[in-house]
Amino acid sequence: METVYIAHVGEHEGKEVEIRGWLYNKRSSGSVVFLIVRDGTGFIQAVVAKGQVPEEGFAACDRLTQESSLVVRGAVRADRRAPGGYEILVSAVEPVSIAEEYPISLKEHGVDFLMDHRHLWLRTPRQVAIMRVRNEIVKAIRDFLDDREFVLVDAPILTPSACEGTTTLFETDYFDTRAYLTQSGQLYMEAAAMAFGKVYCFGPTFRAEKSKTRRHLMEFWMVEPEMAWVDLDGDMRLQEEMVSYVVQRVLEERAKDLATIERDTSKLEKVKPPFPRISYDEAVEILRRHGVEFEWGNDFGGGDETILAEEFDRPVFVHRYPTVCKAFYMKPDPNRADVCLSADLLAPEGYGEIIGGGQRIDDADLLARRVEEHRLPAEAYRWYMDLRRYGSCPHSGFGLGIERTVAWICGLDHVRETIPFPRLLNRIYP
RNA sequence: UCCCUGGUAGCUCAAUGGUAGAGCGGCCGGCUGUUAACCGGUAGGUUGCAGGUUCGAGUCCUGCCCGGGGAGCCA
Repeated sequence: METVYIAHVGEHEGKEVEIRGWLYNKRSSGSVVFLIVRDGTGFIQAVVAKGQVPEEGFAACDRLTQESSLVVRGAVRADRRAPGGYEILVSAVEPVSIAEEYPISLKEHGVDFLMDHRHLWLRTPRQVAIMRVRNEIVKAIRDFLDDREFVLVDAPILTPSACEGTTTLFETDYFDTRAYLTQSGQLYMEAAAMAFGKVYCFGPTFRAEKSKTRRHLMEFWMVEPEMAWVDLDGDMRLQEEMVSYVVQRVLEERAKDLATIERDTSKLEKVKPPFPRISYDEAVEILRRHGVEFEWGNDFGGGDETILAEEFDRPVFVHRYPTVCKAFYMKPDPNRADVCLSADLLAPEGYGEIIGGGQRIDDADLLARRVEEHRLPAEAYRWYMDLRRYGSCPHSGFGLGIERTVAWICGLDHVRETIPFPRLLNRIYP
């Protein structure tokens, strides 16, 4: 008899199979017991009829509690009444481990309770679907970049200095000196781009900001491509192609999971290049037209981003931000020194900024001035300055936040459900 | 850090200042096609903590603790 995953039972119609999994739910009509079994790939109803299984197997069903692990064997049968299209006519039931009273019921629960039980919450159909979509997004990003001859270069997680500022870093002791958990791999990717041409890193990043919103995690994952000999326009072209590719691939490969989450996919289907591009100045005009009092030079807030995104049916680029509100390494627009060659990508439906990127300063003298202006420790950036001393060239890149992208594609109202074990303000358990 | 809001059974929630309750889950029993099954029975409480007002506080007041939503900052 073959042991199969529930996702593949349809390939064994009429045959006896073995399924190993956990009891999701149980219903009974006296001498017929319905076991709803899950195995991580899907759910299936196993029908246990008295007289058709050994007496001890039927009696075992009585002892099976929610989330007990078990093995069932039986014939696969197509049934119109079954949600997955198939059910198992059980010939044998073997409890493996009887679960204690399970805290998570099939009814509703509050956020606090679920977060405290994240290790168990992860088993529920909705969470499984979200994590499978996340997995597909990660795979799609990597396939997209690998197919275009980008080289994956891992950036360090322990770093000697801040990438963009010192207020938001987690600090740790590094023998007798200080080290910080990385907030971005970008500076290292600039070094790698000079070695390989086109590179990206993919890993966790950390921000110690005391942010408590639906868009923030203390620990989140970013993919950060960096390209030598590419300007801001080329940077944006790559971004819109990548984001479109990822969305279309999730629509193709994970339609079932999106249905489980009850995502309205009609809005995702429109996500195809080209994406609209507006300048910061145009964005400010749009905001003012909507009655927002906005001062030139400020960065946009969450509400502002939503207003801007609602003007379009797909993600929108906002480019050429004021130099004052962006990081020290952003290259000034040669035609206008007060704005820089940066671009953020705002997701539709109020999900906000999912990408921040731009063209980097390639001139050694200007970069040195900026390090000084931002009062950064020159010593710590000496290696970074070297990149402009030894064959500098125009280069650009961007960082895409995985969790915000997952939240947008899944249509979730909080990023805490987009990562297996979220680290939130004042919450590091489990 | 600031603003708003909440904390009652394992969970989700009721309870006009006047006897702390329901559904789900648990346990016991019933039912041969159930779809968060259903039906009957049953156990389960320091109402977040500490004070105060009152004849009487889950309810009103003060302080603290913890959660949720939002702002700033950001991806």
